[in-house]
Amino acid sequence: MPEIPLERVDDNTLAIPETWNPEMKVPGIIYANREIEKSLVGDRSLDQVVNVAMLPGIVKASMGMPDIHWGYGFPIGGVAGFDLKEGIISPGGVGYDINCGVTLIGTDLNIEEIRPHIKELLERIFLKIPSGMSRKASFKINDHQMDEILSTGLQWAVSEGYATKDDILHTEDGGRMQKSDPVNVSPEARKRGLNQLGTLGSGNHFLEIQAVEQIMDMERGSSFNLHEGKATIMIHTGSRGLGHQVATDFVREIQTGGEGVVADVNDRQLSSVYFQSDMGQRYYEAMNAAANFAFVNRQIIVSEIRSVFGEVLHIDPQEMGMRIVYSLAHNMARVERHNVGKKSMDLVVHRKGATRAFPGSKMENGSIFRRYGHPVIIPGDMGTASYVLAGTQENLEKSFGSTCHGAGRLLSRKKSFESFSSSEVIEKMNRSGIFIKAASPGVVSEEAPGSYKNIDEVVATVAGSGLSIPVARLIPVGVVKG
DNA sequence: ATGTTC
Repeated sequence: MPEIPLERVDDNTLAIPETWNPEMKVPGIIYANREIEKSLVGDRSLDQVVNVAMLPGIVKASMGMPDIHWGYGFPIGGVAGFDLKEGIISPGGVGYDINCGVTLIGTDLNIEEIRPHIKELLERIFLKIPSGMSRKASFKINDHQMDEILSTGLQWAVSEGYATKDDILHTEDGGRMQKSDPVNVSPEARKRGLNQLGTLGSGNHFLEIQAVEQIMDMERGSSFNLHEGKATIMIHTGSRGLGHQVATDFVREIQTGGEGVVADVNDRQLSSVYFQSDMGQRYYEAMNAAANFAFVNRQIIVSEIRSVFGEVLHIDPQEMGMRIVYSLAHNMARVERHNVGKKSMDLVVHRKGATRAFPGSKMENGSIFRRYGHPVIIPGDMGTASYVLAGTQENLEKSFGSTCHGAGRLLSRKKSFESFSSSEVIEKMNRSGIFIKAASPGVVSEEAPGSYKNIDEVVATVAGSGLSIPVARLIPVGVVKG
């Protein structure tokens, strides 16, 4: 099998020509500078970019962001838009962790005020916010509450006192996907979610206390309420067992076949279903319901963080200036209108391990982000840095207003586990002034900074290609890992 | 990512 050709288009862009395979309906475009390109040669995620380019209704290109790596069916770090009328929706194009995403909380606290309390903060957070596989929440919701959460997302959180109106304004889609229907979420999926609200999960999920190390764009930085030397808190988690079960249910149903199912795809894991079919709509409504659950999950953690910081630092939470900078999803399929060539089209845009990064022009009237677009939160590895970016006009034309979602794995979990000793990783982090509280030594090895691509190169690529504008670099000070 | 192999 000959190697997939990667043609360099410019310093930050590679292309897999449509002519490479007669079944490709569009080319593959991968955003990568020469440094990132080294991690791509021979990588299986390139085959996945090609496979996605063959799916019905795909327009423009099958795209990969610089943090691309192999995933279930679609690559992680992938973006693909399908014609609303003639195209598909695919659980593999969203990911098993529906609405996996990030919330960044800004504060008025100087990082130096926090440092003396960092260990106590991590201990308290670890106690109050369950983390790790199968850890249960301290409270359990009932079936009626579950219906409300799945239908209304953060609206439920506001009515219960877990969120403010300001939180909703700073959350993507207002923390509520409208086209959601709990009826399409299986009893099994609901059951798994009943005691998981306010839990972090495991793997790459984390909670970090960070310092704003550098502001690269002063205007955008201050409009996002980010200032050098201040503390931020970043939360990375998703829809937990509930979303996982929704994905499992629909992957299974689609693979069983039936009306609307796309047959003859190159990879069984690419199983997809026409968006307009009954099954396609049921998945869409269940996915949105799981997304609402994830918005609430992250919000409950925000609410816990407010109280933990107040208790440990003995400061009234009101006086810490704790406000959500932005909360967003990086595993979602959404209906959006975009230009494709000279046409304006309604698309089902799949972003799997990719972040929506709309510029001000794409924010609806009345949005508080009309000037610069919304903050784009990019978590890096736990020993290096995370970023806040902003969208551009150019990315609307290039990538449906999308950018990367993180550093992207370089080594598999297994390989990392075998390569890094947890005690060495922890020592090295401590020497750089980063404290860590982890549910297990295993997760420390698997998440070792050396397992990831260089976040600075990933961001340099999305900046250089015009997909986003770097606004702030955040460095970790305290890390909680599930 | 995940009651980490239905």
